[in-house]
Amino acid sequence: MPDAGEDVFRVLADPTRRRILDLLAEHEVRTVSELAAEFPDLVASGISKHLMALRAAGLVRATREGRTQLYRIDGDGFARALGPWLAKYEAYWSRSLDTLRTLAESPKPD
Amino acid sequence: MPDAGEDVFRVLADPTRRRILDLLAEHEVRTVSELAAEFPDLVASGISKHLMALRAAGLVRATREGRTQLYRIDGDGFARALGPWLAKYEAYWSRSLDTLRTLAESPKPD
DNA sequence: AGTAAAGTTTACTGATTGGTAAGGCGTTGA
DNA sequence: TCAACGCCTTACCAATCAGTAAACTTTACT
Repeated sequence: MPDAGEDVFRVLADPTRRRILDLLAEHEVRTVSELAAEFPDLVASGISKHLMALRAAGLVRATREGRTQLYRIDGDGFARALGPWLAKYEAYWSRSLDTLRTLAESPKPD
Repeated sequence: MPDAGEDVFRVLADPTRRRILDLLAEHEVRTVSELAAEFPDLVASGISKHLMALRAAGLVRATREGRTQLYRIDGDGFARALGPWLAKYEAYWSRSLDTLRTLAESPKPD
């Protein structure tokens, strides 16, 4: 049974894609070049493919601005893609989410 | 070190593993045979490998009961593995989590 | 026009990995 | 002790996938 769009978890499985999401969460809006600059070991087309995957999963959306694409996190798509699954397992992670948010700095981030 | 998890998202990327989690969320405790019975197209050792992956990610834990292994969801491990990431993106999915829980099963037009 | 910049698409390749089959290990019961 | 059971491990194969390079598209600049 297909959930919303692509397989979100498969898309999230890649560290580079998660890092892209991190950058978008930090900066709200980034161009492809700006994102690509954060990955010196990767070639631009690779980033593009990752962005396509994130877009297909509904996690980000892009708007043209001249010849640049402005990427940002798609809040609605994010919730649509992850919400049902998160709701199903809410009992398992919500009970310690508060605790985790407080000590979110001490363990090494993802 | 008792690592706080393999790459959780990579583990969650597989539909079979997510289905196993679903079954454990439903039944609380299941043996390997019971789980394997839900996957007629898969061979038992395949299920075992999936369970190992879920265990390495900290999402499930197993206890021996005679010669059978009783698997269940590891609530703490679940929260440890997903909590930080969820906290980081809470703003994006929490705002519509309530709405989504109500229409969690409604079809999604493309 | 001509050219460069910003991204995307395509074709290809090496590394992961999900799957199977076979064998191993510990446990139960005859 | 021996055999069957329940599960895990290993070795291997086919499919997937992340990465690259090169060609292509669209917009901007001169």
